[in-house]
Amino acid sequence: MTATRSTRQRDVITRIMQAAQGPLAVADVHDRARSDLPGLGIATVYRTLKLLTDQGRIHPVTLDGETLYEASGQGHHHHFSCQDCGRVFTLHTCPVALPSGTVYPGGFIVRAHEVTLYGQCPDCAAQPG
Amino acid sequence: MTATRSTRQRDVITRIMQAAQGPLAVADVHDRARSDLPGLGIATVYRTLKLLTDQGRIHPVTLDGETLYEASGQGHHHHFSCQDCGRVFTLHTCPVALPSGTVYPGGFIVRAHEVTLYGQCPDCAAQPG
DNA sequence: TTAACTGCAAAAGATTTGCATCCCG
DNA sequence: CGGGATGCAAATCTTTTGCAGTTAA
Repeated sequence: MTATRSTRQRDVITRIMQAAQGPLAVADVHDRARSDLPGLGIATVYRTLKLLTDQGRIHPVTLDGETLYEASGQGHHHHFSCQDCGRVFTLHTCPVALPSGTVYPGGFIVRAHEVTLYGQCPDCAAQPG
Repeated sequence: MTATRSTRQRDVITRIMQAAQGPLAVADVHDRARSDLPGLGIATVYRTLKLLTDQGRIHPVTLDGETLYEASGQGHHHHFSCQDCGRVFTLHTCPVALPSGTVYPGGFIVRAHEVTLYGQCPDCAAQPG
């Protein structure tokens, strides 16, 4: 069996993912990680995000064509994408009630669902103009 | 002002988009169009899809990291992605009730929403095994 | 006729991979 | 020590762009 090592790079990236308030792009993770590890290569970020994904510790979210990553195990939730500032927030309330196994009109058996809301975040709504 | 011509390539691609039962990937459009136009270049497909998008006749949908395109003007609808066969279907009933302007918990002002359901389509559910 | 359109190939951007070196255990 | 991990650069893949030939109007 293949061993998996603990390294400074992995520790830093893992901590960043756990501390994030919403999903992050690969470039965001790279930028944040370089505060601690200036020489960190982008390839290591990709490899580590893939590793964490395979381990189920994080998972990808695709939004407007961009692939973002967020920590797993935060329970059922969805996202809000601000059309003004572009940031993505995690929503803790779910606007749909579709238990796994629900049969949708047309005979579609629902196992999971994803919802993304678009609009203006509180910060942008508070901005004048 | 810049004129826009009608060409055999554009006609074929436009017809394909209008006839599609759900969103299509660029490669799908290219494959289908080559039945009529064997020499069609992929660049023309990209250019035509962008043109149609700018004209508002189609629009992109991102699913599992893939960019798909579908005809516009079909009214409010969502998608169902089959976890078995990978096809994407258009749903004509909406599982959420969020009128534009709704203020979501946390102060998020909702302008639009997108829902994707995942599970098994009727065809795959009917398969033995 | 002639400016827009097309196909091809080169270019650009994002992600993956080969390899020599590094370092965790 | 020894094999997994890393950084760099080369390789892939997807999408865009430059160009010379083609074609709609």
